[in-house]
Amino acid sequence: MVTRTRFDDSECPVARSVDAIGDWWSLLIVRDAFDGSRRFGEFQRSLGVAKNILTARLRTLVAGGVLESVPASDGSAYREYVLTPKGEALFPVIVALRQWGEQNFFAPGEPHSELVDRRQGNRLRTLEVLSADGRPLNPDDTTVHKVSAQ
Amino acid sequence: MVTRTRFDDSECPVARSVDAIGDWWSLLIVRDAFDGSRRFGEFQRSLGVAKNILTARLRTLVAGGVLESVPASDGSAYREYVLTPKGEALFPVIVALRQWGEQNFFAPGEPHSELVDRRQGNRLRTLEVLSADGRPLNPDDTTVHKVSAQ
DNA sequence: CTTTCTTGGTAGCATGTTGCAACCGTTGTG
DNA sequence: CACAACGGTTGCAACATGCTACCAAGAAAG
Repeated sequence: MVTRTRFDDSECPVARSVDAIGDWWSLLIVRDAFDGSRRFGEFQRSLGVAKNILTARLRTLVAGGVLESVPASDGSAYREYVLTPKGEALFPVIVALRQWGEQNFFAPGEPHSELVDRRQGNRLRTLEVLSADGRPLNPDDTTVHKVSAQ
Repeated sequence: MVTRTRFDDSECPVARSVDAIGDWWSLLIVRDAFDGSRRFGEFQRSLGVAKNILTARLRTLVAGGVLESVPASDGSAYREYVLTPKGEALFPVIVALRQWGEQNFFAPGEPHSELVDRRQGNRLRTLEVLSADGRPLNPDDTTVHKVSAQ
């Protein structure tokens, strides 16, 4: 078989995450979910994705525990897709991607969407990787350990 | 044409980021780069990816300004791939994905690799999304604004 | 210097995945 | 009841992925 390579049994957490959400559409679906989209049609219009692809992605995300299919909140017979706690935990990932995009793919003054603190309308603080005692860490300040079975 | 949909002209920074690194291999290549891999063969052995795919991905990452091709550091005639500043700026993204994976895809006690503070060997602090004045923010505490051209 | 091994690819093929358009049953609306 | 909107499914063509074989340049051994 020539199936896509899977990383779901890797011992690296990054690999398992990528396996779950590392395709072109999944992260954007999750982004839209954070932004309030719930219905199939909302995702479809917002993303411009083909319906069969969206169907497949939603199914994978539900199977992976990122989204959950629940009865529609407006009382209609349709269903909605909402983030599970596991899906909500992707918030820092989305914010990190957003900040990286803002800082590297937009000319100064170029229009873009922006995530703001709802209470005050301010931009968010830039994410920082911190040590256990709160020092900011650069990539060079870190190293990868193997944690064996206990 | 039935080419892959591109997001590089989206006004959403998340979409542009996904366009640059949102495929199955790119993020893992970047992860390995953070972990010290520099040579074609290192990436290939570490990832188990087909060489033609790796060639294509490295080329895209170099074209996208995430990696840079430089003369080998050991004086040989080969070349190496190192992170640019733009690539290094992906550090919070990788850390966020790693923490999400650790917390959601591993049973307690299951072996996994772990990123630690080099100086003290401790685990890192969990990434937090903060408001401008330092309050921790949940997804519901934020909203998306449009910033028009200035 | 010549043989051999390593490195870093390319080429071709089979299969999988994506995008598109057409279609369709169910649900909501006038 | 008629008609539109919703949420898909199906079939097809094009593209991407994975695999294997191959290959040229560089390094290493003798």
